[in-house]
Amino acid sequence: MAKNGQISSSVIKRLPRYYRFLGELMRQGTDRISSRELSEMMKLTASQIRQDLNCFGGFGQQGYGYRVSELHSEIGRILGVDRDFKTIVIGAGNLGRAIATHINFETRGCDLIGIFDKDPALKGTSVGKLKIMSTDNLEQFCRRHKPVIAVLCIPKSGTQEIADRLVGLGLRSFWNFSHYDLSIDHEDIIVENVHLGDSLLTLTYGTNAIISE
Amino acid sequence: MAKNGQISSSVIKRLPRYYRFLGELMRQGTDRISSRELSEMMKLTASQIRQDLNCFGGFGQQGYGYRVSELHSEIGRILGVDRDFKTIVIGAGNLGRAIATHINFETRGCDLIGIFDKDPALKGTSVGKLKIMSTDNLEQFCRRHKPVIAVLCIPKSGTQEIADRLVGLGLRSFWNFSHYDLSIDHEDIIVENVHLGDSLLTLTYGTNAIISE
DNA sequence: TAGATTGTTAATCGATTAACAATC
DNA sequence: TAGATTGTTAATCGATTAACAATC
Repeated sequence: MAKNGQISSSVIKRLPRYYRFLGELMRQGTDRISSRELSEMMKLTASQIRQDLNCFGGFGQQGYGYRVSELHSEIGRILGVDRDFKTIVIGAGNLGRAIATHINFETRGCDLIGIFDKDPALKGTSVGKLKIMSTDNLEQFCRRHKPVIAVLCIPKSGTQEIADRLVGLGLRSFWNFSHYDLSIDHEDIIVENVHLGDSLLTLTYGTNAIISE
Repeated sequence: MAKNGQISSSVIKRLPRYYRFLGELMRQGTDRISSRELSEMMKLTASQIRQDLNCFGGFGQQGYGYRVSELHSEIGRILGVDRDFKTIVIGAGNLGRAIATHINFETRGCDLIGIFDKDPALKGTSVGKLKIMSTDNLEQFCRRHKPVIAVLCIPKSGTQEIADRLVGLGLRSFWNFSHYDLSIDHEDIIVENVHLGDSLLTLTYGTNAIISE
């Protein structure tokens, strides 16, 4: 099947969550699961699960359900967890260091190979197994190691500039934590903006509502 | 106007972004803006902007547009940026410390009053102006200071338990960074899950697509 | 075979966009 | 007044849910 007629981003954003739940089921030793059972665990409709999965192919078996391990590895493959994309972090402040550590220990799909900061004072400081490098060395490093993903943990003001520079160096994907809406008008460049400030304001909005009542 | 007939979460999630852009316009000294101009800046439709804003009241003026500073402060008020909700961070690992620092310096709407970790070795270590406390002291601390928002930066396994404990202590809002889908079946409790791992997998999915081409 | 559950089409629902009358 | 732009209603689009025939 595998209809590649553009999967909607609503579907894609649900895939990692499927992947997590299926991983949990595997750890519990569950072999098979029906869309109904999974829908109860995940608080979705069974219909939605079947629709979502069928965007990528018929992973289930009528009358039986889905094989947990098979579905888990299929979704993993779709998400690229086995790809180990070479990744660099730009900005070694609190957040940059935390995210770098996080990528090293907790994620799949990425291989962290470098962390950079423009502050010369940080140069040589360790973050896990890596030593912080100066952003002056980006050109040299990227030509040599060809990273694909850049994680931006830098202030708003420098973001667009460094992103453009990185595009020039062959970087293709940006995980952007800066307080800036990065959008790159190149083809074949993708950006995932994470706005922690926005997320927190969403929470204070809701808090406002329940507290004022 | 102020129709409180439940604003959709699609609208609410756009508010912080409006707030950011309006703040930027203020800094640039712009007095008025039309929905069309703003739509070009933000890459939205003018129609959507007018619809969104009208959920909360008529902030504009026909034939003129919107007064930037007025709209900025109205949205800020709606989001609760002036509320200074007392906030605690649970978990003082890399991420917990980074988020704690972030809340202190970069956000409004929250006042960070405590950071906790269950590891006794961390007790007394400083994070900004705060000293890390033991989670054993949560009860005492919360009865005394009555925090409203809890930021969870702890492993998956302990999350539900500590969240339930915090609900018992009067906490009402949870900003959850743990690798766990927190959902609390109480009324008047709100949860904002931030799944960094999911966000990164969304990026590797896209990276997969552009790299394989 | 009968029962279960998928894959898939059709119906519904909600969100976005377009259109335009109201009005500054 | 004429021009501009909002507030708001109507039309469109996309995503979710329901239904059911296919099939294991």
